[in-house]
Amino acid sequence: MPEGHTIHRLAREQNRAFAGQRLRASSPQGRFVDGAARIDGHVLRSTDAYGKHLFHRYVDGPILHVHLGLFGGFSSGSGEPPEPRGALRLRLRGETAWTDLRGPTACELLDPPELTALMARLGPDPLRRDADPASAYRRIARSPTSIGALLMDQKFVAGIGNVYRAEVLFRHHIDPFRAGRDLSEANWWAMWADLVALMRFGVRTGRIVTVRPEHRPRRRLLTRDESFYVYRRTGQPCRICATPIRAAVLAARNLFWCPNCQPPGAG
DNA sequence: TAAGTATGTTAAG
DNA sequence: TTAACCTACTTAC
Repeated sequence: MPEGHTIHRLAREQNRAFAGQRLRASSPQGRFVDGAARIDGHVLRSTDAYGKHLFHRYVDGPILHVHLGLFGGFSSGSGEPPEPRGALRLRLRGETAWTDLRGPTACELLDPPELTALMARLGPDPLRRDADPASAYRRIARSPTSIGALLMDQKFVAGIGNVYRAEVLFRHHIDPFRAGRDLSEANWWAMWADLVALMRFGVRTGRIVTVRPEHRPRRRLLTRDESFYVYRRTGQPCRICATPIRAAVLAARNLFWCPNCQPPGAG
């Protein structure tokens, strides 16, 4: 269930659990045997995240790059790990903790030039302090492509996925089909600041919640539906105006929006 | 039990 | 534009 907040949260957890420790690495599934062997016995210096990409930097060792894709995920614990079962791509064991990686799109070793090249094709990440949102706006302001597609393009902004795309556009009353070049600079800066806040909340809690307190139950534990304004709410009434939420495919993914709250037009 | 769906990306056509 | 990757959860029967 990975958008950028998930990856940043993992980087923090794994830093806490493993940094400074000599790790044992294995690939019970067999698809990453050579890579695991090159990690095995090395000390993990640090982990970090950029957009949806996770990196492990090993002392006098390689850089591990993981991208979870749509299906990938980590499970973890302490003490004795469970007997490996099924397609277990990578198992890491530290002094007390262990973590298992399954189903990633990418699990590979990079050298520093390859890491530089990968980062060079990512736009600013709202979860990183070194992000430069002005550079993203310069590119958006030149593009005839819809803002709903641009937000999904990691070259423009890194770390946003299908939930944050739909929800941030709703929160700012922006029609997803409006061209990037028709998005005002004020809209962009407001949306960026909102993404920073929403995604930081996601890192802190491990969940995406975009519905403001006045539009949701007071309960602390929300259902998925209660957490969102439009995502996966096709046909249900908009929380603001009761218009049925619409869905369409944009940038190869299901897009959700309220046609009344997000009308066509400049802004 | 099977079918459908998914918070993602790349490469082939 | 489409298929492929590949796991887990939800829904239908």
